[in-house]
Amino acid sequence: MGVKLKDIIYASKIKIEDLNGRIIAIDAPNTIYQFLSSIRQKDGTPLMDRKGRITSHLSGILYRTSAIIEKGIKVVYVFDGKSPHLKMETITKRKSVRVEAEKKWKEALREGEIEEARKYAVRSARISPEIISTSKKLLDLMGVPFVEAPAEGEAQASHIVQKGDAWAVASQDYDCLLFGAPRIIRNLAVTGRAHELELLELETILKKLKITREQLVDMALLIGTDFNKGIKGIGPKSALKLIKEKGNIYNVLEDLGEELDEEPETLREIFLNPEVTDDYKLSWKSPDKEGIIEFLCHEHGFSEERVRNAIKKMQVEKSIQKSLTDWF
DNA sequence: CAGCACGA
DNA sequence: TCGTGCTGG
Repeated sequence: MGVKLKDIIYASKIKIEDLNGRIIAIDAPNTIYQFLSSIRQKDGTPLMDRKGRITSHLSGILYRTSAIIEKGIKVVYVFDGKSPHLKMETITKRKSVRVEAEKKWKEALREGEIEEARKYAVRSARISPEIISTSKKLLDLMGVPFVEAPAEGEAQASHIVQKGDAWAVASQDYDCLLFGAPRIIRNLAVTGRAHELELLELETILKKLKITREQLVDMALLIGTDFNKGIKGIGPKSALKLIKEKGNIYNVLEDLGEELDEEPETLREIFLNPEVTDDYKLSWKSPDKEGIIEFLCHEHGFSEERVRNAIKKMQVEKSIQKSLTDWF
């Protein structure tokens, strides 16, 4: 879920065309999770192949990525490595929420309550190792690079943008701001039916709030993150007020007579000095057309016509260049 | 979520 | 040509 900063964060609306020619680092777990939650039937059943293996993520990755590429945008997917120990509590909690949701989903299905069923199905979505490995396999076949983070994917994606190897991170979460990503794109989609694309710029946000990145991290720790609980009753607005008044989290905690469940300095380090790597290279290849057909259509039962159309979109850049060359 | 067919 | 609603796997 990430830190709840929505209420105080300034975002500007952009168009997908504004990203033409740019490189976007996609927060892979975040995006795959959304595909798994939303690409479902009305009763919440995910897309599955003949053998009952989930394919929602493959559908999402193929169609969205090809549509993005068609817009002249280059993408790199960034996956998680090991989770920091302090995240264990969050992970355990999420698991129990999923298990509970799955029970209620099955229950609603038995009762024939379709809408209720879907609601719980969405909450039961889980990224299994198979989902990760099949996602990576598809990206390889598509010629789209991916980076495996040593730890948090969001930290690595933010690092890639900070280095200038990508223009922005695409994620729904605000955590990348804490990790120092200069730009975040929210709602990255091509046929934006529900939400418009949002651009979050770290510098602009800090200027507007009149705080430093360190203070933003301190605010997040008061509100609560994936790595700590935060102080009960403190949301984004009071966190901002308190940090601006007192300057840093130590003064705020002293003033309130409260403590965090971990040393603030340990928690700060997770965001301000995260474990990342420079050991990656980004190269885009042309899609392995027959490989994709074999994998998606023969192995997982996708429609060959639809898949071929998607592959065509990925080759559009070349065909435009080619036709221009032919013309001149 | 995105593709696609269909109707305004 | 665009919006809407069903289907995909």
